[in-house]
Amino acid sequence: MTQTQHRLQSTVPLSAMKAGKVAMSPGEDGLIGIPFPEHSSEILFRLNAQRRAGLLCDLTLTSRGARYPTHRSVMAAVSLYFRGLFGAEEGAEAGGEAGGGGGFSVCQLDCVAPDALGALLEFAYTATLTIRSSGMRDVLRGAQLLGIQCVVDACRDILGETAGEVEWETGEERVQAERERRVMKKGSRRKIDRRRVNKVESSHHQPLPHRPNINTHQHPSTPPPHPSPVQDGAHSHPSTRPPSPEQDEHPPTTGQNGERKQGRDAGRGSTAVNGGVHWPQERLLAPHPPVPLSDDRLSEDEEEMEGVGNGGVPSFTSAPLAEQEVATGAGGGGRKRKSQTPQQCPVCQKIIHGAGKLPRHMRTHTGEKPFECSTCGVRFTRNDKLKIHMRKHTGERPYPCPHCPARFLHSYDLKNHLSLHSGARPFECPLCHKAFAREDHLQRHRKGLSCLEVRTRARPRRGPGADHGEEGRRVRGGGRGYSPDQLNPLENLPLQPHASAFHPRAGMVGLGDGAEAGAGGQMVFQEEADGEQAIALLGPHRLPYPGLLWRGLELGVRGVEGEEAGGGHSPALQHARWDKEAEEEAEEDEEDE
DNA sequence: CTGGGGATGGGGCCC
DNA sequence: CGGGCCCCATCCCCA
Repeated sequence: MTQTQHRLQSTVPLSAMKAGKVAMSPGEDGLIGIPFPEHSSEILFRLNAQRRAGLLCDLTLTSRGARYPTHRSVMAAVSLYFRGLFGAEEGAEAGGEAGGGGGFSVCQLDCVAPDALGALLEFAYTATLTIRSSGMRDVLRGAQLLGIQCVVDACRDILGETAGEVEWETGEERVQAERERRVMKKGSRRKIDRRRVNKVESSHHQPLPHRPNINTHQHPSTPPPHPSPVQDGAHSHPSTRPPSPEQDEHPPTTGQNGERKQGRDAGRGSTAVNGGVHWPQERLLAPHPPVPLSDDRLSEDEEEMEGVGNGGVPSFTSAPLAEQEVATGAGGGGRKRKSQTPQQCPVCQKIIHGAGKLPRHMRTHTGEKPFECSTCGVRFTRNDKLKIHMRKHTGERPYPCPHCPARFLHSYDLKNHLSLHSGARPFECPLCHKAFAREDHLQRHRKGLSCLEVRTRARPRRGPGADHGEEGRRVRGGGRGYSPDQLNPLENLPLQPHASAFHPRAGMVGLGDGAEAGAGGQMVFQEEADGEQAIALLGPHRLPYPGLLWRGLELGVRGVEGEEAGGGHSPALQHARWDKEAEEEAEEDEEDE
């Protein structure tokens, strides 16, 4: 979706973007939401940077000597405890001097182990909870005290505890080890994920698109002689009062991973650096960055980890989606396999089909390129791409043209090449009727300016239901494409050139997709004069921009909803796809109207 | 502007 | 169930 968004951004005027709306249609109907998936993460990232630099910190948390400067607003956003403490929640009263007021304050939280507190803080700012197995309990406890439900849930899941069976008596190394082992089981993970999926889907929080420094670096803990005495709300808050500040001080936790969505649902669905809660296993034992972007050599295992942890994603969404489809028998008859593994990307929300494909997809967000060419050093995100790349070095060109000596690296290159031999140009511009051998060239043609000139030559169109090349016709065809049945020129064109001009249906009625002019086919391109008039009415919209915009929006919609697997690939299917898009747009427009 | 090659990302099938 | 492999769609770049 990032791609889609980029496209969208690039096609939508900045002013419109800023205004939060795009001139899709004349009135306010054109309001659309333009997502900025990375916004939330960027904000969080910067807040974290400020925290690390001690900038704008108006709250310092202390725990047994360790000090953690932070921001009230962030803490209030992530913790029920602080929310109530600072009076940031309705009905809640500001507690003590730490209250919503203003000023810098210190909150002593000796009841939360320093490392756990650090991990929770890290979580608050990075949406990633990184902890050692041995520190799980401390974190769980801290999360409970501070009212960070998503972390509580996650820790419980990992520890295999239910809400009621939290054991505060630690020391049961054996038991814990056993639990930790259990945690490693897929089942356990899946269980967690399953719950999260729904959250993810329900809450449209944008997970972190990039990896915000999830290092496990220890927080600046400068042990002051005496922890800032602060009789703040921390201790006055009844509900979150610590059971016993005596928690053993495991050196365990080092925070990190988890993603955050708001409140309760927050962390859950989000989990991830890119979305997922990191449930590292062995990795937890090592206090180094869990999934550094720079970690080039990603072993398969690591990759797996990434998928599960970093993305945690995989399981998150996969379960639910899969269950849905499987349960309902939906998912389409012959594609059981496919229905088993749809997973939602925590970053772009896109549904990724195919077993084990999410980790691969996640690398498109992280930029990781684990596969390096041993010959030239070029790196790739996928090993199959590396494999193809290697053909360059080996000289292998496995796809020979049967008609000429040409050989190709890619099967699709051969395919394209073959069309040259055959002379086939199955992709025809619905507007100017120029034919192309390649679909992408037609698309480029359609999107570009190359087809700008209005074809003054009246062309009989084919059958009525067929309508392709929406924007082409819409834009330049302008009025020519209007059909009296579909649009009332008097009402739509003059008064709302926008809507009519770019209405997906506008100008498409009666346009065929290759079908010959059939009975009932309408002459869309009317008289020159009429055409001119219509175009004049369209005014500025004759420019290519609207067409681009529409395309961008279309892409955007598709991107959001997820690409339809196996969309039409043949020219016919492509046309059908355009038709479908146009119809959908038309429906939407109708609804708006 | 078009043709062509290459790169990238997603989905399906098979192991 | 995940990974490998393949195919496809799309985009970018260059001539």
